[in-house]
Formats: sequence, structure tokens, C-alpha cells
Amino acid sequence: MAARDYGQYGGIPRALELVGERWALLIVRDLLVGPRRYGELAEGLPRIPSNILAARLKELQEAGILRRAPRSRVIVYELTPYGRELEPVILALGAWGFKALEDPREEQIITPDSMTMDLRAAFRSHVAADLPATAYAARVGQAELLIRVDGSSLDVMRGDGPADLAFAAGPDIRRLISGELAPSRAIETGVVEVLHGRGALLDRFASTFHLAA
Amino acid sequence: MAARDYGQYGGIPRALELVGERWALLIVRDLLVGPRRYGELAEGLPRIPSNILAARLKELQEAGILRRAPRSRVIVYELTPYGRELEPVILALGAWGFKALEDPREEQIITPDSMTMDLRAAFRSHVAADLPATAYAARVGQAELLIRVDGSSLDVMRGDGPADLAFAAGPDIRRLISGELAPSRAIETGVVEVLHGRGALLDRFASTFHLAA
DNA sequence: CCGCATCCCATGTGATACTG
DNA sequence: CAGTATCACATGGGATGCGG
Repeated sequence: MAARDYGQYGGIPRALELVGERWALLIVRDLLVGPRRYGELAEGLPRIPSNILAARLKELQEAGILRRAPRSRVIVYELTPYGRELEPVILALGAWGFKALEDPREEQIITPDSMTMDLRAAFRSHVAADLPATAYAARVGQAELLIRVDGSSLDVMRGDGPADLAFAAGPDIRRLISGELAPSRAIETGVVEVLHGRGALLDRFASTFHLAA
Repeated sequence: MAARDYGQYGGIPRALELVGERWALLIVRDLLVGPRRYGELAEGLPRIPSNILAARLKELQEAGILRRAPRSRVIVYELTPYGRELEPVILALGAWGFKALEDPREEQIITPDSMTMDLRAAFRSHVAADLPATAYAARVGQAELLIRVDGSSLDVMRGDGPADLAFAAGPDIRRLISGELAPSRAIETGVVEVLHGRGALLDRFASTFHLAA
């Protein structure tokens, strides 16, 4: 790539040369959830122009961060091992940015992949380790996620499924994760709507996923 | 700021809105080493145009990441507590990018602040904890650094001073830190020139600072 | 001199249209 | 569906200017 140069020799300038261009880290974020087709990426990044998506995919590929892989007649993009090493960076960045979230603007949407990575960033494995295994089915905006916590491991999948607690919420779920809003209050005020299961399990959810300013 | 929008609501898009613009993270990196004046920042970022530096400083200030602080007649820029929380992000990014470093291009320089943060990223505190306290005086390119390791704590200062080992090196010191080049070979081949002290201490340096692909 | 602001041009980006 | 092509525009880069 060797695109735009910062004139410096060091780890950070080098990283920014590789993934510092606009949209690049969002593409990597979505691919950290799993391999994606071109159209799936475009769908998850609604405002990216197609020429930019194509250009970034080419650059990230040349940088050895992702590869095009043929999967039974269709092509998917997947991270290379080196690309997957960006996970700590993305999680740290997401945790930091999460704390600066304000109320969503009109046009801002929540995608399944973005929600998945935010949950990973907010996941407190040491807390979860002391809690019983739990499955949550969450609908947040457009995103339908099946969240399974078992010991200190977290698995987030798209779609629905059997769960101990099923709930729907809007972007205000951020207030639950930040601790700004207690679980009981979240239900009372309608920020979270319990669809199935004991609402008390939302306490467990809030202690498992927490990211405070 | 609310500059360019990604149309998504989440931690990572939010972070990129705040520090995703070109040069922003390099400014934060230098300020993580310590407060800096406008001219010092410009000196450490040789290729940044002055209008961009001024614009970024204003944006980062409005985002609550840094503040202008008057220090006895002159103004310095320093990180706010929230800005300092970017340190894990910068270190993770630097560690990742370090592994992708190739041979330096002609115009690429090493600045004291960039070298300092790279050393912090490569520092293995658990290794250092088992080694005797050591002070290194390193001259790498333009940068003169005094590196003091004591237990699991690391302190890097600009300038010279008393040290157990003083050495000079070029950008190829990367090969020492990546493990590509053994300390003894580094001295033999002239990659590292020992100025003072026992060359054997370079072994200790290499185990203290290590970042392998 | 330091701390910017202004100007101009090259390049990257964004919206739309289009093609294999 | 998976991208290219085109073109208007915003941003970045480099030189220069300028007030305190």
C-alpha cells in the first residue's frame, strides 16, 4: 500500500498507514465477527460508497490484513491471522469510544456486527465466570442477536434462538451498559422491553456487560 | 466536532469520529509522553501542515481529549484524563504496527516521542520484574533517550544521563526488538554500537523490550 | 521567534450511474 | 451481486504571510 506517508518510522505511523484510512477499521471490525461477502459489508456500512469499499478491500488485501476467499461459487472476505491481531486494538478503541457515546443522531443505525463488537468490548469475563451460563436473545434496533455467556466465554450470533431472557431495546441500551440506568428502571421506563423470561435476568446482563465512563 | 459521520451508532464509529482524522492519533501519541508546545508538536511531526495541526488541536480540544494549559507565559497542550485513556489503544496499535515495519524509507525519521511510545509498546513488564534495575542511554537516529527500568516499571526520558549501558543505533534496532537479530550479532554487525558499559547488557535490553511478528 | 491563518493545488472522498 | 466509471466537492499538503 505505502499510501500516504507520515514521514516517521515507528509502530503507530506504520499502523496508521495500513488501517488509518477512512472506513478501514470499520471493515475490519465487521470481519472480526466473521467472513463477509461484498454485499454484506456494504449492507453493514450503509453510508460507504461502493468505490470506497472496493478500494479499501483492495488496499487491506495488499497489506495482508484480509484475503478474498472463494466459498462454493461466491467470494467472501476474511481476515488473515495478522488481520485478526487487530482485535485488541478494535476492542480498546470501541471501549474508549463507547464512553463518549451520546444520544444517537437521526440517521445513525445499529448493525448486528457493530452491536456484536460493542458487546465484546463491554464483556467482563471475570464477572461472567462467577455467574451461571445464560443465553440472551436481544433485539436492538435492526439487530437480532443471540448472546450466549458460558463461564468466561462469550459467543454472539446473529438471529434468534432459545434464550433464558429475550428482550427488545433501542440505542438507549447504552445507558444500561454504562450503569447510568439500573436494570429495573430500564424495564419500568420501557427502554428495555422483556419479551420472554424473567426480567430479573436483566441484572445479570448488566453486570456481565458493563463499560462505565 | 461531529465532523464526518459514519451513520452508525456504536463505540468504534464514535471513536473514529473523535480521533479517526489524519494525524490525530499521532498528536495524541506525542502528548502521551508529556505536555508539548505547539512548536514541539510541529517539530515531532515534520510533515504535518501547520493549518492541519491547528485544526486538529482545536477539534481534539472540543472533543475533550486535550486542553490548552498556560504554563508560565507559554501555552502547552496536555491530555485530559479522558485523552489519557487512549493509551491502551495507542499501545495496542503501536504493537500491531511495529510487527509490520519494514526497512525505513529515505525520508522517514525517528523522533524521541515516537521511539518512547514504541518502547512502551514493546516493554514486557513481567520479564523486567525478574531482572535487576537497569538504566540505558540510547541514541537512535535523532532521538536521545534515557531508559530506566526498575522492577515492572518503565521510565523513558529525553536526553542523556548516567546509564549502565550506553549505545547508538539506527532504525535497524527494530530487528533487535523483533528477535530477528541476536544482541551479540547486533553488536558484531554494527547495528548497535556500544558507547559505554558492558555489551552483554544488550541481552537484558532485548529481553526487556520484545515484540515479535 | 512562536502560534497560528491564508492561499492554492493535488488528492481522496462521496453520490450516482453503469457494467459483466 | 459484485464491483467500475465518472465527476463534483471536501480535505490534505506545502508555501507563505502575519500579528503578538
